[in-house]
Parts: sequence; C-alpha cells; structure tokens
Amino acid sequence: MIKILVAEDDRAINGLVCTYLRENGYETTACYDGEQALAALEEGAYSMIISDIMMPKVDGFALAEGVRLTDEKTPILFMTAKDDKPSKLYAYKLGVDDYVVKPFDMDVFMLKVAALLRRAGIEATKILDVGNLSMNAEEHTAYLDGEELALTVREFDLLFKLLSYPKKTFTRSALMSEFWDYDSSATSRTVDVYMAKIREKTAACDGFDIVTVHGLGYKAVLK
Amino acid sequence: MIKILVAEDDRAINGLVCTYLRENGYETTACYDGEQALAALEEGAYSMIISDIMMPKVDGFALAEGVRLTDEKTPILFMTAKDDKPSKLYAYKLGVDDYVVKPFDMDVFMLKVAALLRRAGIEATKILDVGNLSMNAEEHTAYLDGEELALTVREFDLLFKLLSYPKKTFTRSALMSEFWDYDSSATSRTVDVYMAKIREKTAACDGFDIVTVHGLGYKAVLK
DNA sequence: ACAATATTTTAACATTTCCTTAATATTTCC
DNA sequence: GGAAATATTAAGGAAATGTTAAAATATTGT
Repeated sequence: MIKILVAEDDRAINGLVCTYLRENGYETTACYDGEQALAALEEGAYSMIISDIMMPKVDGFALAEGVRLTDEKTPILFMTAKDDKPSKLYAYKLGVDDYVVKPFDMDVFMLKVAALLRRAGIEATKILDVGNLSMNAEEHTAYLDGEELALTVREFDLLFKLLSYPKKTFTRSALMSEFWDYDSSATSRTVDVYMAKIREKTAACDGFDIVTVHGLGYKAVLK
Repeated sequence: MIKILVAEDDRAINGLVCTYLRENGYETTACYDGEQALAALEEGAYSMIISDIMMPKVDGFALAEGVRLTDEKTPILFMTAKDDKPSKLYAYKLGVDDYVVKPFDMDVFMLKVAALLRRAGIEATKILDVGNLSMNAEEHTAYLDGEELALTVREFDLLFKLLSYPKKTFTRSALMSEFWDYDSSATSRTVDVYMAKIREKTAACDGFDIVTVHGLGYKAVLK
C-alpha cells in the first residue's frame, strides 16, 4: 500500500488532490501546513511527499530541506503557483524531484506521480548535493565549489551511484553489470582504476570519502 | 519490504513495538482490536502477525483461528500478560508460533521476530540490534555504541551468523562450509582464531557472549 | 577520411590488508 | 593427572588493492 503525504493549505485543492490519488489506489494523509507535515512524517513512513511551497508556519522549501536531512530517497513533488525560475532552481537544489505549476491537469499530474514512484524504486533523486559537490544526473554535470568538475561518463556514473546509496557497499561485479555492456570483457580491476581517478578528482570534496571494503568492493561514506 | 501487522489495544505498547520494528527495517500496520486486524489482513498481505490476546471485539485467539482457516504459513506471535499454561497450550494448538509474556525485553523480542521470519522462509531483515551493537548486512557495517566497529568480511559474516541464531551452536565445519571456498584447505582451527578476534573486538558489547561449546563449536548467547 | 584528442582498458609493479599456520599456553573432561 | 580440546600470539605468505603508464578504443573537429 503506497502512502502519500499531501501538504497544501488550500483545503479545496488538498481535497481534490487526495481524492484523485485515492481513486488511483494510493493512501493519502492530508496536512494543512508544513509543521503538520513534519509531525506526520515522524509518525509514519510515506512513499512520497506532495507539497505546496507557500504554506503557514513551515513552507515547502523548509519542509523539503528538513526531509532531505535524513532521507535522500523519498520523492518530493512540488505543486505551486510560483512559476519563477529562482524558485524552481532552489527547489531542485534542495532535492525536490518534480515541480508542477497550478493550475494543472489532473491526468498529467497522476502520470507524474506514477513516474516518480517508479523511478524511486530504481534510482534515487536526480540531483545530489554532498558537501561542496553537486551532481546532476539529468545533465550529467558535477560542480565542486561552484566550479564545473570534469568527469567522464564512467566516472560520473560510478560516483553518482555510490553517493546515491551512501554507506552501501557495491561489489565490482555489481557496478560492472550496471554500467558496462553485457558482453564487455573488461576486468573487474578496471573499477579500481576508476576509483583511483575519482578519488584524485574529488580530493577537494569535503562531504564524503570513497572507502574500499576489503574483499567486497567500494562505498561512499559521508562525513 | 517486510510488512508486520501489530494488533494490540494498549496504544503505548502498540506504538513502542511498532517503533522498534520500524527501526529494524520492517514496515508496520497498527490495529487496536481484532476486528481491525482482520479487516487489515483482507486488505493487504502481511509477512507476520503480532497480537495481544485480550483485545476488544475479537480477541487474539479468535484472530489466530480466523487467520489459520485460510493461511497456515504466516507466523503469528502472541504477546500477552497471561502467563498461564492453559492459554499457552490453547494458543499453540491454534497454530500460534511463539508466545512472549509482558513485560519483555525488546532486543530479545526483535530476535524472536527475526527468527520466526527466518523459519517461515521469509528473508529476514538485514539489520541486527543486540544491546549496544548494531549490524547492518546491507552496508556490511557494525556499530558499537554508535562508533563504527571495523570488522573484516570473515569476521562480519561469522558474527552475523551467530547472532542471527542466538543459542544455536555452530560446528566449525558448518561455519567453514558456509563461508569458505569448497576447495579451501584451511584447518578448522582457523575458526578458533576468528572467534578470538571477534571476542577481542566485541569485548565492549553488553548484549551477548560468544560461548565455546566444548567438543562441538561456538554459539552466541544473549544476556 | 584523417588527424587530434579524449577516454577506456590492460598490464606491471608497489603496497596494504588479511588469512593461515604453527608453536605454545591454558582449559576442559574423564 | 593426563589426554584432548581450545585460547592466544606472532609471523610468513597469499590475496586484494593502489598506482602508474602505455596500449587500445572512441570521439571530435576539420
């Protein structure tokens, strides 16, 4: 059973969204300000968070920021009247997954919800911020202290994967089967060379370390 | 994700149990009487049912009886203040798998839950908490009082195995056939050296002891 | 199509970590 | 007390990983 938290102070819109979600088989919890939402999140586990930006007490940005402190994976969808670029950029920087501008079409909205959930099952968020490093999987770009950090495709994929699941150890074969062609005959030692490369290029990163787990593989640990 | 249904009318106890379960990686649904529990069971599939005996509307016995009409497998664990023999006998007769008497120690309780799931053939949680030691098989990490405890792969595997089946004695050959290559020529004495290592590294653990069973092998006992 | 450039992969050697053994000390069981 | 099992330690060797450079392969620009 998929539980979705809906934070929106306009009760008419909140009710409408919840109704649609329930009709599509989701379980919903309605909150009418950010404070309520944070309280609800402490109570139970949710598969997704849908939130307005402008809300009493705690706004959507603060809510998203609070959630991302402890939870990098749960998809967050913003629905808002603010169609300005700075708000969008700020939202994505906070780790929000998607952004719909009111008024929106409910059918499209439902498709977005489904897509986000699907992706959450497979991959984490598209945007990653770890200390002074920021990665964007959509654009395949990385920024270190605001400066673009040149990473090759393989380097990017490997680093993004490790940082998407901090502390989780990945074996060389797991990484290779994900990023290398099926018929690739490359040695698993190739991964080692990339880790050396990544370590060298991210030496100035202050948010994490690439740690080798002897006998298993590699992991990223936040610090 | 493993979903567990918790049926208990005392909301404080229900909440406590759910919190612990969630902290150990399970998904929980709280019900406050037997009727609610039966309704929830019709709604979705659960890997396990934890229930009080004395509850409003439909009591634990009736709940277990109802479940066993159509479902012989799902483990049922009773937690109750009734420590009388007739109740226990009746419970086991109905097909209840285990029975804990309140008040109970939460760490022992969690191990019981893990053991029941394992016996039912349901892949257990990857998280193990015993006293001040916490192990995560997914991350292959161990924490002692919050500090990371460095364990090699072998050490981790052996300790995790012993703690997964507390009180069960493992022979050296059983452990070696599980964690060593089949063509490994290592002496079974090697296990002894690992036990010494593990004992040394877990000396500050307050939840268990690694005990030698003379002539057989080793086991972990909770304390 | 070609050269220039960038990326990927391999291979060789250096280094580190871990596993195993063996020798000795201690405990358990009869 | 004595035999067998287990505890303890340190050291040699095996295996895994780090590092570097060069070869192989892709990619790009002209």
